[in-house]
Amino acid sequence: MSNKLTIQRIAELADVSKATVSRVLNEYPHVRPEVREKVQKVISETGYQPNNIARLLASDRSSIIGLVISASAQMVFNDPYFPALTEAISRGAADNNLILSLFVSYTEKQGRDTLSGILAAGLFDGLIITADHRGDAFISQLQEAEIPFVFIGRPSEAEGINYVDADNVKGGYLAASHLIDLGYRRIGTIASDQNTAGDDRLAGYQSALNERGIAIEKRLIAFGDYTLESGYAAMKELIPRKPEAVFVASDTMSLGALRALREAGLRVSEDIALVSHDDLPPAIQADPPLTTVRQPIATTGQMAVEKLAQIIMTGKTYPAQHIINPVKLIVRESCGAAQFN
Amino acid sequence: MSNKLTIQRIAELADVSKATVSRVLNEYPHVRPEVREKVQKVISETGYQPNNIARLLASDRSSIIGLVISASAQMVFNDPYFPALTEAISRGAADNNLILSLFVSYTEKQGRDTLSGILAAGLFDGLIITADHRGDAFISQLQEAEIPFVFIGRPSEAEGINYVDADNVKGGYLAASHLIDLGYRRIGTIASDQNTAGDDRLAGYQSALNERGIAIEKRLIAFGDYTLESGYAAMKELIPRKPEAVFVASDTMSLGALRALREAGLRVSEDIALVSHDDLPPAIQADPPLTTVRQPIATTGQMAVEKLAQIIMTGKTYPAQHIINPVKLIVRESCGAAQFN
DNA sequence: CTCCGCTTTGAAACCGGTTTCAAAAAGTAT
DNA sequence: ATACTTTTTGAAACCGGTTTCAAAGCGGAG
Repeated sequence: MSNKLTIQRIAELADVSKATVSRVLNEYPHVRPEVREKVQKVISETGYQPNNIARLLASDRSSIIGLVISASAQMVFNDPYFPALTEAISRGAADNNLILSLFVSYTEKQGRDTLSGILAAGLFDGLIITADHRGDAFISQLQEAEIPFVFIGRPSEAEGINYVDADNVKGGYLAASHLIDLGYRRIGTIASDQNTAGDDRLAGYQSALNERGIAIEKRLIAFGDYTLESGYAAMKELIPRKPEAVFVASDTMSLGALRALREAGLRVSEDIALVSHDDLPPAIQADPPLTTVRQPIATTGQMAVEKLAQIIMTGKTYPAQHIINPVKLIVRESCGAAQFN
Repeated sequence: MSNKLTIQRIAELADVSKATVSRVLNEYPHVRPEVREKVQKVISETGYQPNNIARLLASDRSSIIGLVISASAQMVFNDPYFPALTEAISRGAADNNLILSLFVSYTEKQGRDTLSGILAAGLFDGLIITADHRGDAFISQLQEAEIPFVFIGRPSEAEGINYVDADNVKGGYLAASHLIDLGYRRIGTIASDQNTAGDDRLAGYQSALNERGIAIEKRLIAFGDYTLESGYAAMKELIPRKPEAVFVASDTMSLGALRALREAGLRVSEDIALVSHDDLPPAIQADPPLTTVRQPIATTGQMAVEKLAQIIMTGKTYPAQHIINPVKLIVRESCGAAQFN
């Protein structure tokens, strides 16, 4: 039954012109109700489905969007963040009747090539780009190509760019404030300078300490790259400096940090408190379960798709919108809150 | 710079016909070398890129393939297997100059709808389908649509179907044999009946026991669904039955199993041995690091794309090929091998 | 009954390529 | 030089839709 039903054939069967069938298909006005019905009947009886390719050649719209993930292989593999995000975007695309294409690149050069290919293909109605510091390099290329795009995560040059992000500053602030509230004063952090999310979380941490009159000790700030291993290394660096508590900027790094603490014979919660960030599955699966800042990844993905869809439909990129999703502290056991009960 | 360049324009600039430009673009024969060069010069000077949409309308080929993941949300979210696979396929697609589109569905109905949409769109040159028992329902639909497709994982009805899989029987066999070699006799397993991979791993486990004359005790076989929670529950069920060793059919379930053992106060390796399956990041990150059967996910993904590309190119679906990738036992600490040194 | 304006409709152009086919050019054998 | 192949080339058809535009149909006003 892979029969060649074309709009022409439908037109003949319904005894109207191609143009009229097209009008019915696209729910355009100026078709008499009875004619519309007649055509629709033929369509449903034959099970006709218009050929998308032809449709988009003629209409210059593909309903395909691309998701460009550019991050180190380490991150994409090991951090559940990207899978969760991808999944959310995939769902959002389906909800908006868009087809999602996926591009993963590991190096800046690879990313550039990928992007060139994408743009050259001229196949996509729009793009969603995940922002790390490398992603920024794409912006001018994207703007030149005049293709609608939305960033996930704030790019370092955010002027005039549409993006969706979590409230990372607030995240760092909530985490640190919580630790201060619990009575800790020597509070370290494992931050990251891989992207603006890391910068922001660190800034939030610092502002919380400032607000409460706690001096910021550079020696209590270590950096990782969102991998478990880097969390492990960073915590090893921190342990000799004897922090009472640590804010770790991602759950995956927390897993590494936990291991370092375990090896050092330190009991999490009793000997040292830990607050994490993200609230991905590992947070609850960890031992002890992590007190962590929940980041609404699903919402972020959905909103990115919706914003993109909106830009595509309206053609309006400006004014650029910055959508910041709220975060929330989830108290579990790693912060030692329990022992104060 | 938002290109107004068409093949027509290039033809004019090079002073030849559209047809000749098309021949040059597609590296077809029957163009004099000098003419070819002249056209190529114009192309590179202008930076012309052919419009893919038009190209594919005319040639009936899109270079887009779809990846259909149908699994419970639990699995897609929490098991690194799918991210790893997706990543590998994405890479394979890029290597083969194919664009990859991603579809995730959680229920059978959703999957059906998704697939109908995909097939109706008529946009895809081929599909890669991940097989769980639900995926099987798609097969007839796919065959009717006459679209090239390759399964990842053996579908229950594999007759005439192209698929790529890991040698799961061998995986179960290696794991159980290793435990037997170490001297254990009361060997349980946490299996899964979610897909044929689970069936096969269980079969391998059973054949190893049979081969060594060890009776199979039904009470030592528990089932999970590849989630951490199900691994936890299954191990809780097994503990009272006092197995000396357990083969857990996935790393994610092993994580749950480890937790159950920890809560029961049992030391892994000393009090009870554990061999896992997959060798995903959690295996090495677990405490203790897991002895596990390595499954070549990257290779599997790549081969699936290659097989699909080949079917698309040649148009030959038959004879159906069953590609079984080898697995390998990775000995770490959870199996207690260390204590025998 | 005629005129005017609005809605409905179909023919044809168009999107930007590929492919077919016949003519032109080049090559080869006689 | 002629006849016959083979290669190279361009004009035109085609892929299957959308969109434009002018003509046809219709209702209400004069």
